[in-house]
Amino acid sequence: MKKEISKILRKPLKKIGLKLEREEIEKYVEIPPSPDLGDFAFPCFAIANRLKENPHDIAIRIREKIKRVPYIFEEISVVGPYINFYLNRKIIFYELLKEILKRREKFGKSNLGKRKTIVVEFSSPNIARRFGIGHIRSTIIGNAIANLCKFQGFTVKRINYLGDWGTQFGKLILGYKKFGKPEKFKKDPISHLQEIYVKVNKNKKYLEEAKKEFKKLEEGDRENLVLWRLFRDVSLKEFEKTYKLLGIEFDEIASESEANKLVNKVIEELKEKKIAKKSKGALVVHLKKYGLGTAIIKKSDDTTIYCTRDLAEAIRRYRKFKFEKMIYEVGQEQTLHFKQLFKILEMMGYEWAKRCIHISHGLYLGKDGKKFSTRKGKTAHLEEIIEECKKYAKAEIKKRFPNLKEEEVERRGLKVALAAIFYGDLKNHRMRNIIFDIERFTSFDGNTGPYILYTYARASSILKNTKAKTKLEKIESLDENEIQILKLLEIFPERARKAFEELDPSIVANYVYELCKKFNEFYHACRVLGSEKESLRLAIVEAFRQVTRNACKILGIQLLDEM
RNA sequence: GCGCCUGUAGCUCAGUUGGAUAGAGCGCUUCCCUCCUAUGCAUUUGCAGAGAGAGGAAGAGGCCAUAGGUUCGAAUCCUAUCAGGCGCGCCA
Repeated sequence: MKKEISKILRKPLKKIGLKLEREEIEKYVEIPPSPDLGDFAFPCFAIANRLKENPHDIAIRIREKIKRVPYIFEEISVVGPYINFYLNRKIIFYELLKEILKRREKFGKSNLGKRKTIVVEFSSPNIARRFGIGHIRSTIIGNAIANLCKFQGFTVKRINYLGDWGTQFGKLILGYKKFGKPEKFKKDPISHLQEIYVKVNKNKKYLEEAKKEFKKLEEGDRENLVLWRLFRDVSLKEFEKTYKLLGIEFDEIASESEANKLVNKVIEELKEKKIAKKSKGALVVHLKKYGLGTAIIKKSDDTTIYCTRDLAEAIRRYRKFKFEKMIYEVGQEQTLHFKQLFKILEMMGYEWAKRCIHISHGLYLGKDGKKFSTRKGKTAHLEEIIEECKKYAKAEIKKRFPNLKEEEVERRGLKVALAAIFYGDLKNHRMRNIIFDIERFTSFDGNTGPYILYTYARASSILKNTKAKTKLEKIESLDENEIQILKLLEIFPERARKAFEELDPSIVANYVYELCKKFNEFYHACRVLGSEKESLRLAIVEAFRQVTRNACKILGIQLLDEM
């Protein structure tokens, strides 16, 4: 629509002595704060500056120069310094509904990224640990970001980069040798490993020993390798279950251990290009002149470190995917690490280093506003969180459907719980710290996941209660509530695009909420079935469901036809 | 100490990239509704509908952390200060 406006304005602007590109005109176009000021507005402040003239007079002069008002607009008028555009809604919205119902799940998509690849690394848990609260955010946000890219037509490669190498495995191996109990391990391997890990961390004197175990592992010690592989295998099995539960898939499972096989070449290259230097027994890259401190490539005991592995892995990925962009969705505590990583790649002469982006996020905080503690071994784990959300959700469902079969309560409860968690996270801008309040997340009213599911189910139940097929006819009249929801439906593609540009899923999340709110107002005010305007309203309900589905698919939220 | 991120209603968060009167939700007060659920009558479509649940509307609630600046115009940009989070050489 903004395109149409720029088309209309271009000539009149030229006539009053200002040549502007269409894109620039579009940039100025905005949506007025109140509907009686029109659907779109062009403010004349900016150009008033250039023309050195009063913005109101300019607005009037431009309006006079617009000879023919195209049929999609009902009126174009001047209010103060603004030129306000009023849409011919009957025509516009008829076309809109037609488009949504025709394009279905494609509505809102673009082909911006045709034949271009974006690599998204996210989730990246550490093996031998339970899926902790820290990795949930990366998983949820990363998944949504990958979906945003896909929605714009990019080929997306989702990579889960496992933390399965490094000193911590020296700790685990040491701990297992010291305190490991095979029976306990067999019963619940991950919990046992977790227990061991905590024990080793408690005592500082174990650190040196653990480093030795890691060195042995890296040198190929049989016993240590066997243990490591065992830990890795049990972890992977656990993770698979988790991702299945969450409904999240990857194109590639990469890992630090695999990357580690490629590090020697990278180290050689760094030495050859005189980027890495010896310092205090370690091999480092000095980055102080860029304000990035020092990056360690190899420790003084000659073992590798994550920075080296990440360098090797990045190079491997570029060779394989020739990506347009690579996005790392990793917590903000690693910001410096990624800055170093990209800088070193740049110093090595890889021009694509500029196309690597680190997207970070804040932390989950407890209800008291303090960080969830991980050191004490009291981390909140994903399964526990899901279980607890499910408890709330199931109680709500049972209250409403006392006769529902237990397994159906279970199925719906899980979906509601997941929606609560996903939405509770994604509605916030990713950089914010989030207070993880399960009660708030699972509430059926307010800005929550369950509210979205509920509204969708409500819309679905209207369609369920009728045999009438939605068939669209020319629009005779429009009520305020209909206009409001249609206006929102119209801007979905725009919002999706913006969310992609800013790599910010919260834009989509808040959009869905707004849409659901408008739908509930519509539902309340406009009877659908049996009304004179049944066909139009059914089409609106159908279009609402479609757009909600499209948006929720981006967010990774699964909907329910019945709550 | 230095660097990055954040600061908007009591609480949780939006704010169209510098524009018209700063918006939602929770909680509080006052109303309204039924094409979701439960119920009764009839029993293929229907009719009624208490309490409850869910939904909607209105009201109250603000020195946009503080102080300066930039300009026609600032929650938005710049500077300083304050508060919180994260990081700053052998963890990832």
